[in-house]
Amino acid sequence: MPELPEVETTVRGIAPHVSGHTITDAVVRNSALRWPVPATLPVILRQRRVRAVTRRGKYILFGLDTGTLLMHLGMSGSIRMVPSELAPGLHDHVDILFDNGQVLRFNDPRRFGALLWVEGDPLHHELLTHLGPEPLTGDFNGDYIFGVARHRKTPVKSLLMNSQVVVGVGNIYANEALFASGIHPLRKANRIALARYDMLVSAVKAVLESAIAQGGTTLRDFIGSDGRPGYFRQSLKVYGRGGEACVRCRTLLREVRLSNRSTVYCIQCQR
DNA sequence: ACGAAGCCCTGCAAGC
DNA sequence: TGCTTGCAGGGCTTCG
Repeated sequence: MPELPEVETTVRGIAPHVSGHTITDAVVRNSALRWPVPATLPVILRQRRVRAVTRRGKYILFGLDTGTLLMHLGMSGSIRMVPSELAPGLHDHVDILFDNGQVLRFNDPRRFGALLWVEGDPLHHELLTHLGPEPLTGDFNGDYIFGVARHRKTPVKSLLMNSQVVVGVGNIYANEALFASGIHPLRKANRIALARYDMLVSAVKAVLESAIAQGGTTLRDFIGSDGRPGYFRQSLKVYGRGGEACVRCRTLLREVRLSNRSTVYCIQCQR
């Protein structure tokens, strides 16, 4: 399940292998992703040069000279560079072939991912234009989210996971950041003071930066491996630990469902 | 306008 | 052992 740190790590791992290179062809084996992959994709991409690979939220943007290939990994998607002679396996839905003999291979068992072609400024695309600030920039700060929360009665965890409020905070890191800042995930967003939002923002940044730093250590494995970072589990304090003891106070962690998402917290440490 | 629920999908784990 | 069932989750979409 790629969260933002994994998307960021993926972009950093892929970019050096495709930036400046020209696409020779594309192969779409299964176009039934979240939205249909354009049938004309090979025609669109052929002989186009990749200018840069960037990220907006969890969307990956391959900037070409004629437009942008917009990619989302959904829940189970991954991309990696493979040699062109490596036979595709199960769920290898799309290949993008490059002039250096390398292939960018898109794999996605659950097919929640997406691959779209966008002409013009990609940031004005319908999928991107309503996105909130990046969590690791100064635009995401206590004042900002406090302002957004002023008239919102939604649980703070829902606010945090709303991509129109801030992008890239998935379920795992929302749980972890709320625990780190001592805020109850079900607390109404408009019932939290500015100072506590300052702490929450710091916690979100810290947990994401830590994960990116750890994900970075697996960078070299991106070529030829499944690129799956092993960073989590040991560093998670609440996610996946419902019913177990709180690492701070040993109270048993409570687990509830919020908007169909697993929500774990300590009733002692989080208010 | 906001908030909550539904839905897409496959793999895995638990239960019978 | 082999089946069935339930759960996991990003985020767009629909409903209230």
